[in-house]
Amino acid sequence: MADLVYRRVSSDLKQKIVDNEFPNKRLPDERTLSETYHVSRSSVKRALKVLADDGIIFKKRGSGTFINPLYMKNKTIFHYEGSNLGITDSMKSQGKVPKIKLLSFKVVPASKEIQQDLFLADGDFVYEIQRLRLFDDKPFMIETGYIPIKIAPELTQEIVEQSIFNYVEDTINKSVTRSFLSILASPSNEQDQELLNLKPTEPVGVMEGIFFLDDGTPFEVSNMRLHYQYLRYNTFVMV
Amino acid sequence: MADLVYRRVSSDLKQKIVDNEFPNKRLPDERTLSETYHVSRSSVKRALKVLADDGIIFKKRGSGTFINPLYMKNKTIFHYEGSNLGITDSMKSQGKVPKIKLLSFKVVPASKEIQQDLFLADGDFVYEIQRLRLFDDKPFMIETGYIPIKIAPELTQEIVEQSIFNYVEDTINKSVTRSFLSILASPSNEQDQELLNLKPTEPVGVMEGIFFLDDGTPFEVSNMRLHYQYLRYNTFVMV
DNA sequence: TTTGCAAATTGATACGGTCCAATTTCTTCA
DNA sequence: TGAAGAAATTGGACCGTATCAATTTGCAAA
Repeated sequence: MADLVYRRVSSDLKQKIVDNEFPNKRLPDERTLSETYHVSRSSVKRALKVLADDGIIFKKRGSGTFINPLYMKNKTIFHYEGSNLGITDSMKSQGKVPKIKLLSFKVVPASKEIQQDLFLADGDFVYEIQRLRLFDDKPFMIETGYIPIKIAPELTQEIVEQSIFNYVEDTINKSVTRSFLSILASPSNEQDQELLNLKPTEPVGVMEGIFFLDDGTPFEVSNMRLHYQYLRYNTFVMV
Repeated sequence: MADLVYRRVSSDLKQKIVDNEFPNKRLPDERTLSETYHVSRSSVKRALKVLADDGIIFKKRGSGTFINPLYMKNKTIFHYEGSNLGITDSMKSQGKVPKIKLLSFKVVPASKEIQQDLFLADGDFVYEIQRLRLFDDKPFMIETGYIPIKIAPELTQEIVEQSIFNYVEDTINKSVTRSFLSILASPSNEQDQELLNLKPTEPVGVMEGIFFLDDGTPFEVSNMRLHYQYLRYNTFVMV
């Protein structure tokens, strides 16, 4: 990680920011940073861009580079989940116990819509995997996923009862690094109410997503219906 | 816009991609592009990074640069709203008629929570602005916003009945370029049901956000409750 | 003291080069 | 024919430089 110059600089600067070594909320100018770190100014720019993209700093041409006051005020919100792809890992990191209950697992022909999403042809088959996810024994999400059989021909019930992403990374040696997500709210249906312990007036949050391997291959299309109290999608938006 | 070299290259490449001038889903290598466009390789890299960040292409070291198959398949979903900050403008661009009905407009002391969000001190005052937004005469959103009076001391009822962001950009000459958003689902309350024409079983989508001026000053904290059929938040996530 | 312009500061854009690492393609040899 | 290794291809990282544009600062004139 830190064997890259610009990463070394950006993580060091981030640490200094956290340690409040710039009390006037202003970073040294790029040319000075270039000298003190003994790196080129291009690398400094690249390092600063990382921090700027994270919303930690912002730059004003002609004026200087400044620390986003909110970052110091409330660092916790900057740990946003916008970049968590897998569910299993993001829960484990919070010290919770994730469980999966397999609701159904079968192979079906890909529908027209799934063909388009997963870049498949007529007659291609996909796994249809419906799982209930729990979290300290409380059910919070019904997940229906479709995966082309030709990408993961070896998928078994045992694998599907655990993390599919981890299986792909460990076994096929490809990783899931991108996804396209849609987030919306929806009234709960009977299945939601039964499996997620919801009253009829209580809704679900829906996340629809297509997940890609790092080589760009669409890997899975997934529909996730979450207990409304367990979905909070945080994101930092810049124009 | 196009007077910047890297922007010229990236928008030209994007056009060529849309026009299907790379039928094998592969772009020329960086060195070749550098020659054909008569620009440096650094500029080509920068142009390609723009497209890669947009999810249009992806690069494989040692192999080449390729077009995301999904981009061609379904270009519409790539018009994601993830980067639209203001409501007024993003609706206008869709040819809809946006309207605002002012529900209440007053000055109140900032609560502890708002003090923290907006970086205020004890005793500071904020505007509390509650508005109903309509869209071709159909109400779709109840918005409650808090703005420090010291940032916009001249705010009047007339302004608040239109776009606040546009007022700020035109008058104070600062622009709102960043926001931190949380998106979640919630059962509808009585006010929601009445104003948005919802049944008790129908939920709202909630967007909570803090908006910042381009100098990093927190400008507004806003709570938006949307008719569930009108909230769909699309986003492209990379690790 | 205030106003207005010149100079210094500072980030943005762009160029071109070197070396490296992952991947593919070609060649050689068993 | 097929496997191993060499060579070419291709994107990644980094450096140093030149020029430009937005902003701030300082100084001089009113």
